[in-house]
Amino acid sequence: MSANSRLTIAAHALAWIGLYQRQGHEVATSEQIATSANTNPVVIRRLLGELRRAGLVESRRGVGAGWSLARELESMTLLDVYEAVEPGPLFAMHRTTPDQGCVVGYGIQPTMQGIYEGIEETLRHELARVTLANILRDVLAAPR
Amino acid sequence: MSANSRLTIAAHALAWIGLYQRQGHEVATSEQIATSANTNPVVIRRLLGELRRAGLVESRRGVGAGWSLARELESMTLLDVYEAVEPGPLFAMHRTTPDQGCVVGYGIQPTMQGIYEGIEETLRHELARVTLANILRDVLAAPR
DNA sequence: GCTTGTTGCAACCTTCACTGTTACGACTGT
DNA sequence: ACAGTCGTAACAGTGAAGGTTGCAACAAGC
Repeated sequence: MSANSRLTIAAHALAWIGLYQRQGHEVATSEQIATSANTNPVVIRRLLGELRRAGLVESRRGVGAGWSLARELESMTLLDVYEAVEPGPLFAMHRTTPDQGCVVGYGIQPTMQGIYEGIEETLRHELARVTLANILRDVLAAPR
Repeated sequence: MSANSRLTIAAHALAWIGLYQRQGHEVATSEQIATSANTNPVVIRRLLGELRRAGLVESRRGVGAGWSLARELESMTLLDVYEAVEPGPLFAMHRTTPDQGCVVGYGIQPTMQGIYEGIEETLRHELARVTLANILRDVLAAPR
């Protein structure tokens, strides 16, 4: 499983914006977030763009522009973020259709499909249990 | 999440070998399995090689060579297969270390690490509930 | 209206994992 | 000795993701 870090970076960005706003600032720039996450501002803008489409953040343009939360961190779960940035299923089927003349080739896809759906449902349930406010709290509680 | 099909193909191969053995055959060849899965025999041999390292199958060489189950399908779970063919974690951290001078950059990795570990534990629990015998039964029960 | 700082987005490169393919040596039953 | 199959290396193709550059669009302040 080629693990990707999109969910991690998205959570990082949201926690950063949330903390920055708690400190009294209106908006955060992709430049600031990119510095904290040690990556490129464009990568952050691409990710935040997906979060904006999902209604989690808003952006302003022009001078003094930047990003702000569209909802409270308390009402945002990891599942919201996951759905915003991870489109595909966790496990894939065969890349080419298996031999439909073979009993196993014929029945394997519906069987695995059913199993995978159950597992993804459990995964979503787990993700929904964690709010971004939980994450920010734990981040701030990290021992120095 | 770039979904991959390794788990699906591995389950397919095991179900195929299991059924073939139930029909009275000693060993199955990578060629036969590859035909059913509509892929290349080398791909199957590579995957089964990983399953052999995990103690799930055995292979014989020479004339009349091929693959056989090392354990009953009833005692094999999807978790066994998952661990054999999927080495890495489900979610990754940042590719480069975040800014340790930033509160969020400092605390985000241990925080996410903890969350991900809990989620993976749940995933493993779900995978362990499904045996390969369950899968073969469902495959054979697929309506024509 | 001009300047300035920031987003929005396209284009392209690099990296990486996986799949697919070819080739060939190693092994073993007949 | 032969033939069939595994074991494995080597390499190309594919696709996703991250990184980078460049520039148009936009809006606040002067």
